[in-house]
Amino acid sequence: MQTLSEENYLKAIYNLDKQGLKKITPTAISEALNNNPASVVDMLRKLVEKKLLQYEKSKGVKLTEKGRNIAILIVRKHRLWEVFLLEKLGYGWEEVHEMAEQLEHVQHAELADRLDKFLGFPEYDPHGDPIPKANGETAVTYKTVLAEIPEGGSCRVVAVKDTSPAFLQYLKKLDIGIGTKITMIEKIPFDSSVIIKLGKSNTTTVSRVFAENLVVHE
Amino acid sequence: MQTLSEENYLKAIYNLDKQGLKKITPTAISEALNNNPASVVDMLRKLVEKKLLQYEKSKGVKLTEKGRNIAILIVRKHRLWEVFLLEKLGYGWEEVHEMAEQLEHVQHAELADRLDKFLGFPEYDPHGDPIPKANGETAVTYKTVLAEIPEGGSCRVVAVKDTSPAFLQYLKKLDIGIGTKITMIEKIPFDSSVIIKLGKSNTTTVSRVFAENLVVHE
DNA sequence: TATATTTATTAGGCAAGACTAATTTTTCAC
DNA sequence: GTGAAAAATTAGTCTTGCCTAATAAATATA
Repeated sequence: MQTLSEENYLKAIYNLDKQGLKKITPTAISEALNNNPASVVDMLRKLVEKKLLQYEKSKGVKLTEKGRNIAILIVRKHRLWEVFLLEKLGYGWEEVHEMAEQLEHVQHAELADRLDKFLGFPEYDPHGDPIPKANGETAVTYKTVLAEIPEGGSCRVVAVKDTSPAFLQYLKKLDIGIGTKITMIEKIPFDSSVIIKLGKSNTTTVSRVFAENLVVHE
Repeated sequence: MQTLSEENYLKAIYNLDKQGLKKITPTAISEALNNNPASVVDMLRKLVEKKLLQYEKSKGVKLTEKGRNIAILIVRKHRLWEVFLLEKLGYGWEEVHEMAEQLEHVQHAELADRLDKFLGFPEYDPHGDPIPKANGETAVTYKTVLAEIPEGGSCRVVAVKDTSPAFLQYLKKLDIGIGTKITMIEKIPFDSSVIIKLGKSNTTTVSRVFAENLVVHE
């Protein structure tokens, strides 16, 4: 069992690793957690003792199998709760993150799996980040944006980049939500506007700015 | 804002008060929280400073308006989360409590109200305890048991007392769940068995033990 | 290579929240 | 009303997780 603080360290280290940082240093961790490097050194010692990570000054920090599994579970819970808050409780994109930071620490053996099932096994969270599966596998991060879909290609909305009310309202008006299928009909060279088809309904034209703020997949 | 520990004290004090304890003492609180009276005295000092409660040795502990509101919100969240875990995630009666102990501390202004709405404004939690409303009103605790319903009377299942798999399985077999309407047809004097009607379907006979373990309302 | 700068680590402290071991107050029984 | 028991309080510690300041080590730069 880990404390809340330990869990936050493991998650931060996991995320730094996922971000492709080749060497994870105390300073990098302290920046991620917004605390003091001296505190990080303390905690690293503790986590090494608990066999949740390894630390060599030359190689930086590496999570052990055990440490990584815990981190993955936290990330899994975080993203599942985000989906829950957005889809079931109707929260907005920006509000879900801080609540998920709290919910991710709720402990119970089956919690993640039951939540996953209840939500219909979603693949991405509302920010377009992939939700790790029960076995720990994490899908490739698709951060493809509508603007990148070739003419004739189709995709599904997985998230938005811009979360301003203006954009979200516009999406609502166009009846675009998470999961909406979009087919790229034509790209206008002049201003990079794109003509798209939503599901089986009519085609619409949206601007380049719009097309770059819609995260899609497939 | 309160710490997790402060919230647990407020909740414990609120519950002791609801249980009808006329004078709430440090010892009573320490028993409820399973900790040391000395720790309680420390914390009471802190909570008095924060104006969340008053403490006079002669009168015991009293929550202030502010303290009570916080306590009620925690209880509200606790019971709503219990309903969520049971109804949406399919957890069993006994499993939900400890998870709700964690979930009740998740903070966000609208959380309780959104959850309440999502769950359809339930009145009772799976243990038959009333869920405080958004305005802080708490329904009367109905702990009426099926056996107490007079002949001809009808009621709805709000909870079970016995949570053994055997009982729960039997309930399933009879197709009785939370919300099931039951009409009392007849009480057999010989062994206190009761003949009941479930919704609009046939009548069934259940034992006295059964009838004393089903918490109902109305 | 020697120096300057950045990074890591150690040492010493602090606040929260708990504990144990006195000590003081209250309460109860006689 | 007095002594015994129970309850409340105080004093002093401990652990966790953080902090600052000082020192040591590594890296970068002239």
